[in-house]
Amino acid sequence: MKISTKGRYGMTIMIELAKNHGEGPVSLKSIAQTHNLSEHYLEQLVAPLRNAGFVRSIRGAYGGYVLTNEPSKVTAGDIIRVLEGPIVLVEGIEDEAPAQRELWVRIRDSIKAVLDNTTIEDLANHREDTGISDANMFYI
Amino acid sequence: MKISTKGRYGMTIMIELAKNHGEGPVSLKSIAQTHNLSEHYLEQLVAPLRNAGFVRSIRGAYGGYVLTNEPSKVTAGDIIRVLEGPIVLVEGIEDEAPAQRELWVRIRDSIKAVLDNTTIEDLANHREDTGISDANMFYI
DNA sequence: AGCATTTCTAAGTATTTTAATAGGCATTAG
DNA sequence: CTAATGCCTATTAAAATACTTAGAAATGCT
Repeated sequence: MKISTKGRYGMTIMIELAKNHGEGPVSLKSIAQTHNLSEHYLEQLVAPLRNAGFVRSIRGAYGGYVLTNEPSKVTAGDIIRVLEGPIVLVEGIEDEAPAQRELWVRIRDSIKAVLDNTTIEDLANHREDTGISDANMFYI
Repeated sequence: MKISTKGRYGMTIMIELAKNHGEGPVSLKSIAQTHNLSEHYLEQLVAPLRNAGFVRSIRGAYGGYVLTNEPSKVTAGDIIRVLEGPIVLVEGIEDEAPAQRELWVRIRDSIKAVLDNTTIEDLANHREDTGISDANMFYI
């Protein structure tokens, strides 16, 4: 159970755009360089975001991407759903025993709550934290 | 972002054992038949559960598996972690920008809370629900 | 003792997903 | 005109998933 690079790099793009909101377009090249990612790969990820209307592109030299909407109006869920597809925690959940279904529903609801209540403005404004040092802290 | 059949079928096994707790061993064959799954595949999934000490096996005719501990002492997290591996929501999270890390941490915490607060006793005792008909309800 | 039942172990395989890479066309600022 | 950028399509290597196949080992029942 993982979030793939699609969702992750997509979030990276959107947070960068949120940070530069109102200050002109940001190129994928600059984002790729800052985060040490493949520009070509980011192109593929930004396409669904554009098709979904979350970003607008400005072509040509000194072009790039800008957010269509205010960062406070865009949730992490909007982005993750577009990039990871409509998230099915469990394939064929309707065939499962009600006992088990209960668990998936609980997990689904908790993830949903986080995704829909976290905006990219929240994330873009996030201050440096104290630095979590324990590697195990990243495991569920 | 999905829970694979490993975690799902593993939960199926454990809930069945919880339902039959104190009433002798349950064979994988019976579980496979009840839930229309491959017995051979279940064998592979039950091995890690045995190695982790969550179930005890009784070999030979009329054998099967029994829970090692009380169903109220076994959480969904115990099972999912053994079968899906220690869950890393995001690979290399420590390399990510703090802004983004914040999101993964929030999601991780919410999933963790559900997994660690749901026991297989809870699930085994779950009563038939009213039946959710909307297929979209299963998407996050 | 012998047989059916069941666990245990290892190997193989088709399919899908992931995470890119490659190559090139289209558009636009300076 | 040219460099910088977005846009589009195809290909691919590696890994994960979801099994299947084959058979050995243990045990209860008759």
